[in-house]
Amino acid sequence: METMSSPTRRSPLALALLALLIESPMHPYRMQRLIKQRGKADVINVGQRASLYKTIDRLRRDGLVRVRETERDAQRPERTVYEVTDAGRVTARAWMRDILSTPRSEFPEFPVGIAYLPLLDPDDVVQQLTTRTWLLSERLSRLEGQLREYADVLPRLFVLEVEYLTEMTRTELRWVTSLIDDVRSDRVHWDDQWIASVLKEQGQAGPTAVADYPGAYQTP
Amino acid sequence: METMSSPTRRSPLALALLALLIESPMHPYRMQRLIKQRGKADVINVGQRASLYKTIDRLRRDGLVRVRETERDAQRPERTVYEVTDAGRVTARAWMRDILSTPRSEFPEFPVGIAYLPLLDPDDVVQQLTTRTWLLSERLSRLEGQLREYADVLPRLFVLEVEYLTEMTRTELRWVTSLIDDVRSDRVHWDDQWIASVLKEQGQAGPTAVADYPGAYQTP
DNA sequence: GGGGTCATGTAATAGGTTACATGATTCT
DNA sequence: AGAATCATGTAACCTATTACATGACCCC
Repeated sequence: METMSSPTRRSPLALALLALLIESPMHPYRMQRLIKQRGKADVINVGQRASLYKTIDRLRRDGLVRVRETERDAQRPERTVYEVTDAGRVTARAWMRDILSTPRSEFPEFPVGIAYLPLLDPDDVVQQLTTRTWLLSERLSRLEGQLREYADVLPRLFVLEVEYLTEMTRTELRWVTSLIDDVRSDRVHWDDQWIASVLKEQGQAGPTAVADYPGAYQTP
Repeated sequence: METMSSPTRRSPLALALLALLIESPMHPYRMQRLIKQRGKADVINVGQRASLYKTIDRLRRDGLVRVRETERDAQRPERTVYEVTDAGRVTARAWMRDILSTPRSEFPEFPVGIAYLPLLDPDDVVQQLTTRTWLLSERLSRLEGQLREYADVLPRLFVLEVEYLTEMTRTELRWVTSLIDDVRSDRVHWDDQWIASVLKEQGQAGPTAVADYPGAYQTP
């Protein structure tokens, strides 16, 4: 059994790499390709290879994987084949349990944008959100396409995360669409004057008073 | 106008801080409190203050905010009051436009967990996901509570991000529940033997062959 | 009057991203 | 033959997280 030093910090990529190595030993570049080929690149940050090497090195440092051999395949750059250790197997499964069981806040950007809408004029907001609906629709078609494409070839088990993304994207699209509608029709509205008036109410503030709340802004 | 050096990398926190300073000059600790008081802490990573100071310093370095004064309020530790610059206002609005208009992949952990389910036995998966449904339900109640609580006090505009989170959480809960059901009833299933057999099909692999796809794993 | 927590921040360390590098192979 | 892309990785820089500090006030 290897030195299992400090509990390795986990990340989507780290888990994916362990999972691949549990399947079979391989070299980093191959992991990258497999992730892409299998359509998991939507879900795993494997774009910049630097992270890939960084992450593997971390895993190695902490004894979750180890070098198996170093190949020199003719003209190709030298490449290092890794394999998972026992500690690695244990850790991967522990991570899985925690990830599946415990939702954590991961602070994506969009909700923050929503929280500070008044930084822009309503018209501007409508415009930007409309663009978003296009892009969301595109993504949705792509995901649905993937699902259809694989439906015949693969057990559903291997496409579950695409299903999940599809559902979530659909919900976001619906919500954004309805927000656009609300802003357009003035059911949600704001302007400089109104914001100024909200700001003036500062003074009689209790803990839940509008004053200490609203995130009121000067629209420049 | 200030030196607007390299385009500052943005983050939820950075945007929030700019937004607060646009509202009025203040010192870092106050920003933290305001974010919490206003219930935006679900959406903005303001837990460890180190990030807060780091982020402000970055903004200052890039000329988006500047020091206004340094107060020494009796016994309290010294504190620095910041204010936004013109460049900061412009940047905040540019960020907003981009955030609202362009969905990006941000690689949360859960989908990765879903992608590698076979690392655990089906029973185990059901157990973990069931725990998740409890926690999601709790979160949902909390969010709905927040919405009800503020409904009388605040314009809807100031609670939109809570609405959004509510919808997304609801969808996730629904999806997870249905997945649990599918695994329980064996509509989605796997075991060591089946996985081994999938692994053996390697060989006749085309680009879409099961072999080069499935993410097949050895369950230890 | 001792234990929390409010108030305010710094230092040290781990992690992630961007930019650079290089030879072979395949496409037009 | 030049352009793109595959294949493989390193170095430098930026960011984020964890741990440490410290004095006043407030509650029981």
